[in-house]
Amino acid sequence: MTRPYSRYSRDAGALLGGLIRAARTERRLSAQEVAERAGISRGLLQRIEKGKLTCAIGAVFEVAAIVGVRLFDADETTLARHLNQTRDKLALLPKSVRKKRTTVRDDF
Amino acid sequence: MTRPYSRYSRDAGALLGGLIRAARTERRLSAQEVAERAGISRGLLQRIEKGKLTCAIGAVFEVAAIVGVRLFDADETTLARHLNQTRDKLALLPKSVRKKRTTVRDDF
DNA sequence: GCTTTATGGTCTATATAACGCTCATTTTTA
DNA sequence: TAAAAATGAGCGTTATATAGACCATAAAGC
Repeated sequence: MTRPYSRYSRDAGALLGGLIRAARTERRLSAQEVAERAGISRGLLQRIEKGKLTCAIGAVFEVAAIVGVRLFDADETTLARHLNQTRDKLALLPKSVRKKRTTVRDDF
Repeated sequence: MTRPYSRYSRDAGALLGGLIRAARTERRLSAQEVAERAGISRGLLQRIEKGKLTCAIGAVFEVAAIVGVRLFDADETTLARHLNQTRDKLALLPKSVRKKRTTVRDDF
């Protein structure tokens, strides 16, 4: 990714970071403590809370789970159910996609 | 992040990737096309759709926006509103957190 | 069935994210 | 107000994610 980010991505990142920060302070957890529990450095946690978009999504998920921020506003079991639903849906969809050849028939 | 990921993170990653993949095929967009529009390589898009947790969150957001997967089930404007709300909330919360010194008074 | 094309996987080089440390500053609490 | 602790930010090193090419395979459309 060397391109500038879209407005949507920037907002989404900032929102998620802010939610994490808010949740962490509400629960009175220090940055140090959360970082340790997530297995990341304090510096990375800072960047996550600032909404930096270059952070690994796994690190963000871990932190979010620890401070209690749920994406998809779904709990653990609901998440697993959605996961299966998506798998089923994917099984029905075509495995590869290609443009229909819009053969312009002008030979009539 | 050198630690193993939690169940929650793995599920969340797989779900998000699956949703993206499903949305992409439904819209009949090739991986090549989406990758180009997102400004990333096709290989990275593959990893995102597989739910790999080491992908940059910005890349995931960009792709999600392109294929129409909305996190926080919120559109652009709703996102901005939530963002402001979070900012306001953060302004009210303490700027730093520390454990209350539970002074065990046993000297009475 | 044949052709075309999308996808999955692997490899290498490079860019850069993450760590670990340090120091200054802010903020909380005693 | 003073002391202790959390936060913010910078920096060099290391680890690794990404790009970009490649090829093999699978799948879709004619």
